[in-house]
Amino acid sequence: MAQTLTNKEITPRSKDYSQWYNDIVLKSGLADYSAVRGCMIIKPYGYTIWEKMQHTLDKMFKDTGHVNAYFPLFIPKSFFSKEASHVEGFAKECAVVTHYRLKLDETTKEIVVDEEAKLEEELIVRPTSETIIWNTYRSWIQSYRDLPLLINQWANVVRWEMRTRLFLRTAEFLWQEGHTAHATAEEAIEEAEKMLNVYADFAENTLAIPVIKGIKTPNERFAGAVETYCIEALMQDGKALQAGTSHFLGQNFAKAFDVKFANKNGELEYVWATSWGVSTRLMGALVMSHSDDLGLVLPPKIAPLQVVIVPIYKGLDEMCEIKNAVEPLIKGLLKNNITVKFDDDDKQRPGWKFAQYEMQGVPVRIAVGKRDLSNNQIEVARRDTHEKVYFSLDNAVESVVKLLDNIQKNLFRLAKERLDANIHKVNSWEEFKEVLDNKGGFVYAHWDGTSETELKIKEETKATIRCIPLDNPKEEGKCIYSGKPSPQRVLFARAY
RNA sequence: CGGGAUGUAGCGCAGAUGGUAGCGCACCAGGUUCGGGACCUGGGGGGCGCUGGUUCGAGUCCAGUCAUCCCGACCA
Repeated sequence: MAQTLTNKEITPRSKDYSQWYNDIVLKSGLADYSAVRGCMIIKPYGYTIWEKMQHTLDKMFKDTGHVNAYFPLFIPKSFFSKEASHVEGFAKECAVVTHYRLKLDETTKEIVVDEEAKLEEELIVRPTSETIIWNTYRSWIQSYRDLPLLINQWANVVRWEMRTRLFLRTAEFLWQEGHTAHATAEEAIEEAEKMLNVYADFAENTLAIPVIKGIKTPNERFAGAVETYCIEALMQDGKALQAGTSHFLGQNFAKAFDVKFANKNGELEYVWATSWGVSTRLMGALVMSHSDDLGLVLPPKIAPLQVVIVPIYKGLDEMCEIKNAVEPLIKGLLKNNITVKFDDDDKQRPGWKFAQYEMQGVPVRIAVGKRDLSNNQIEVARRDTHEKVYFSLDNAVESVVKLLDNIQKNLFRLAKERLDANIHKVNSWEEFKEVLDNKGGFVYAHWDGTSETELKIKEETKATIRCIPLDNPKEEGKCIYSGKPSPQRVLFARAY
């Protein structure tokens, strides 16, 4: 896709982080603002990355026994309100359909809502699908033989947020939501934890984003869940980002929608549930984790284009000569399932192309000119470190394959080091505030376990408890805020 | 919903004291170029978010309105 980028300067991260983020998203061609408030247009380049995420995740879901299905966009208001804490959690951000027809106003000649076409019952545009899915599951589940029911849905959802940000919080976003039903609590919990691990695996090994696995405090729990598991990532500005969640829903939705099954003894029991999801927010996490002041930086495993070859030539003859020389390299890379492009566009000059591909985050750029041919070499520039090296043409395929693997690992390593370096253990309230203001990142501190304390800390510092890490060691201590006894430290941070 | 800012060409912007729109990039044509965002020459394109005022005359002044962005409040 030919896409011309203009005004390519990116605001430096150090100057204005928000602006830097917006610049990367807009100028690398990932997304754009739309005419609709809080919604965004995902452009072809960005969508390709999302598709790669989808394909990888979808395979992981299928490998763990799940299948895909699709449920309606509209949810009757009555369904929505059946689970009390669920409706309470989402009520403030719902788009509601009230009418089904427009008409021409004869006096003003304007199209207006036809008041006569008012719906008997309003429809909620799904902010999440638990209710409509559990209403359906009632008729799908009768016996323990119908369980477990392991279904995933790829869909869009709408949450009418007050303030939006490209990818991180948009009014409409794309996601997948898994909804499973189980015969026992243990099995459901196991499922929730399994899917959390799938997410963590995906984030770390495909997106090269290190995450912390943990559980949410009751305060931060999903509306309607008994336990919320999450993966938390750290962005380059020191703010945390929730990258995925997996919920153990207990029997809350089964009870609300009367979903029972007959166990082996013929007794009726309520079903146990989970739900889990990741969204296009991961796109934002990807941008914020790796990119630099030259533009997007993509891990090879998710990059739509992994290798680009830019010929440097005078005249058609030279171009053909170069093309012939790199032909084996291209074929070899394709054989290794690496996406490669030979950019023979003679309307742009090499320097322009270099800048363009850097902006788009292409992991490896190869330049080949007459000088290289006479040395039987290629010039290879890696996007992550900006280093340039020369590879012999003879074993260029292996070298590039190895380099791509190297870049993937390096991006993860850098992000992991940044994460590890930004988990600050603190023992006093003063230190807590000082670290938040000057260093950012996660603050690992004692908390007395009460919602009151959690909320007060949030009020005073804007920091929330991101999670209680899954493998958190028990450690006696005193809450940094209240001074009351605390059995363990938890992770605080300011978050997106 | 508060605070700040901005709406002028596809994009980014300039247009003091009001006089009938301009610059850079992009685009089109031709030529020279091609190892880090090329250069020269010649072109095409907008009536200034919207609605009313004031005025002989309004991107420019006044009033209203809409939209967007940033910072808050809100938010798996």
